[in-house]
Amino acid sequence: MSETRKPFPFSEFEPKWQSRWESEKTFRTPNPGDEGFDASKPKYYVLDMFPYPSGAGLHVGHPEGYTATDIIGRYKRMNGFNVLHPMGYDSFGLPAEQYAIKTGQHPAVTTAANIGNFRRQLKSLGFAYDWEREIATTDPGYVRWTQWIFLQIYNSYFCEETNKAKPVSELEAKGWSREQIDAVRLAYVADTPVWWSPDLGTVLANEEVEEWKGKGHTVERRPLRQWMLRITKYAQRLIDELDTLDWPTGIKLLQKNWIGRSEGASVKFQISNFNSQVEVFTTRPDTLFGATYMVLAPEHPFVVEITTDENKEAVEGYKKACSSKSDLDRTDLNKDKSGVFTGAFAVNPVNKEEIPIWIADYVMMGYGTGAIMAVPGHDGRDYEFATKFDLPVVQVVQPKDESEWQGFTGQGTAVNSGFLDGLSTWDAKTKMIAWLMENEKGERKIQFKLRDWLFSRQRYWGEPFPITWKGGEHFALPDSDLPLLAPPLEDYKPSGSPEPILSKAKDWVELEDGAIRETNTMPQWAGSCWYYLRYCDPSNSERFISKEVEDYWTSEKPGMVDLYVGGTEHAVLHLLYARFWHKVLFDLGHVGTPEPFQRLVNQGLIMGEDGQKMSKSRGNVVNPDDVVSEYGADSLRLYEMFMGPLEQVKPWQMKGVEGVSRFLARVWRLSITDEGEISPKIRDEECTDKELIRVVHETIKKVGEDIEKLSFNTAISQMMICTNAFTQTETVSLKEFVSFLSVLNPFAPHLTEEIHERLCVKFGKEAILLSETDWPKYDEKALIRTVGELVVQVNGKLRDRILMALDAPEETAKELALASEKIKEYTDGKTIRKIIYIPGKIMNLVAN
RNA sequence: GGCGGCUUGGCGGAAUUGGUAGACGCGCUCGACUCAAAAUCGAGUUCCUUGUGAGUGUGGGUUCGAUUCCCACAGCCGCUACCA
Repeated sequence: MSETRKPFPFSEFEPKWQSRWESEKTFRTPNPGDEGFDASKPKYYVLDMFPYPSGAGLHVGHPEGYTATDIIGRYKRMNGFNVLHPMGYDSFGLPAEQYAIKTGQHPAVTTAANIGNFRRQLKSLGFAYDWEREIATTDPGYVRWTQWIFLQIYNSYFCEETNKAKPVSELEAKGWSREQIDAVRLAYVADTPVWWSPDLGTVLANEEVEEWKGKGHTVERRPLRQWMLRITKYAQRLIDELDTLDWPTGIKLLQKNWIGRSEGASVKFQISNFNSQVEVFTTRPDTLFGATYMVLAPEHPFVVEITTDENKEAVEGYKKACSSKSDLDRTDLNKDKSGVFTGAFAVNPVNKEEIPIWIADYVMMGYGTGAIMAVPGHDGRDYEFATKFDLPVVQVVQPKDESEWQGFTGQGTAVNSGFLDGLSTWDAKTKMIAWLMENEKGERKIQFKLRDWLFSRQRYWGEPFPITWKGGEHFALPDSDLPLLAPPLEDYKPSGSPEPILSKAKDWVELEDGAIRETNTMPQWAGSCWYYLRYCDPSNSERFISKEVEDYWTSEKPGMVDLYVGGTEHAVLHLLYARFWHKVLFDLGHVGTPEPFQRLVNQGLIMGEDGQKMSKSRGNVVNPDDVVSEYGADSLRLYEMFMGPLEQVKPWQMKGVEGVSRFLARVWRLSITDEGEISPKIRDEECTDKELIRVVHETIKKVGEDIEKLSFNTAISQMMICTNAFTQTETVSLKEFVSFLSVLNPFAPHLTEEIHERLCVKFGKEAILLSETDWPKYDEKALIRTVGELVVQVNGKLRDRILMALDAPEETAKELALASEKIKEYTDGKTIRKIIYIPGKIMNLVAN
């Protein structure tokens, strides 16, 4: 028990090959102009989502995607591509800072230690990364360009005519004032209600709130001055250009829904006895005749103004209740509608009827105009509300069938709607919008759910903004001052006030000329928005990526990266933010493609052995280090690919690792004896076994095709079939065996390299026709089967298999089938009505 | 509530321009080797009432033939959530 005997000596040869690849720079990827660059080779850029280097190290989910891309990368390399397959670290982030708060240790120290551990683990898996291109988002040389790109965004505005970002210098030239320009910058400062977490000491993006609340942190709503990025200007392009990408439809849909485009109309309602109008957005202008009341969000600016004295107390009370409610889980409050009457009325523009104005928390200030026209006859929420508060419900749409109209939200025919009566929903919408425009009561409008991106944080471990303030105005730092690094702090504890932590460093903040530095920092997303660009040219100190290099690694397709593999958790945020930055850089002429990632594949989650999500608390976490030391890196790689389809959620099974390990051991024993000699079974002679040759060629073909399809599990099963065939024959010819090794190489690179090297020593390099760096070719002729089984069915049920020439004409096949005893049993006394014959596959006799 | 995905042996999964359901692996059973065990090798392994039987979540449909196509339903998972 003390010494476990390894089925093959992976612990000897795996480190050996890893250090050889490293010292020989086997997987170095040359750029144009570099030594060894070959312009005739096509390029292939395959990218992993780089990890956040947490203290816990790699988990088994990481190698799933990384092995997949490694196989593709190695395969493309064997097929003559110049492959870019890099790795790095998304190393800014809150956990390093939380750790610093606890221990006082500078986040840079823990981050460096964690990166060291990740690097060691990644190397132990034998990935063919070009380690000279390794980057971390916290490197000063990287931060510099993250800040530079921010300044590009800061110095741009969105030109509505061209639908593109342009430098604000163009506006300066046109004589725009400083104030006017600041109002259109793609990066701007705004006082907005944000989610502030006192114990984390930072604001959080909407989309981060749930995550941190789940971890027990408190979050409250408060207005703060923040940096925002004007991503909403790109909403339409971010939707439209999805169509040009090879992404899973589910992810495209997720992004589309997130951006949330709705078509409809804005409608202006006059407020009775006031000289102001309230604008609402509706997707159903055809139901305007059914609008029997109006609802404002409690935070709507008009609420105070229009509330009558007798309703003031109730309205104030309700508003107060709502603001504290925002801290609670609102979903719990969804069930019951609540609201209060303001005492004011609005005039429905189409029928001049006075309708009451209510406030209710089912209307959100953040979407549309923060006000709605309520059509309780044809909207579920409005109906619920109207029923509760006894408001009038009017039918304005007649469903096509006889179904109940109350709460009917579908398309139908307009009724009780004046000039719309009799029109279909679609026509009624068009006509109503025309009417609204004619009467200046509204217009066609497209509304997006997407908000501008809250880009600032109050934490320490992020990129500082390259911005200074003087006299209430912000200024960009000159490029020559970049990178601007955060000063070291004694104490990282949040102060409890929303003042950014960097403001503690007075010497750093206060500049000689009376200017002060911006003390906010960028969110973690900043670094991951452009890392795929930096990999191309990681040590360039002149530019974030040189034009020539960018040009080389860019494709003719809209997306720059050929294949991007990572988890679905980034389906919306990272992928949307990166697309946005890329488009800005594209508009400004810094990159040549409109999209960053052409083909996207999401690997499925690996669950624990118990079928539950892996987590420390459940105790079902599998550590890749343990698997490597017990079964070897090749086994881990192969198992992760053999578990099932890459994109599927699947449970870990340690027995399965043993299974693939046994397979690799069989390959080893096939060629190497217990004494470490080349097995006498491997012969340097022509193979005469046609069937064996067929299996080998079938394997070359299928594995290649399966790799292209990312269908690694079936590729592995084919290689197992091939190995089983080798095992069952007396001798294995060297040529066939080496072909097989080449095909297995991208999956199990250590084992195959080791066997290959030993074969070279024994037989001499000349004896081995195929080089290990070439993907073998298969012979179509060797794949053809001439004789095989024809399946014969009677009335669609399998009754016999008959060995015959697979290209036999129907007459011959029919004779053979009818001569079969088994078939006779089923056709006796019956008439054969029809024969379906598909040569080589099936014959179906229809008889009764 | 909305959107998306999934459902095949004891388990992971294979097979779709409709054509042998269960490839490959795990597990299990039996055998060989061994003093014995492990490892390894070989044979078997959808189920049952063993039949001209049933069978890919359930019910229906199209077809000579359906895991694959169509309709309805159920269950599970993920995301999103009063989006007007």
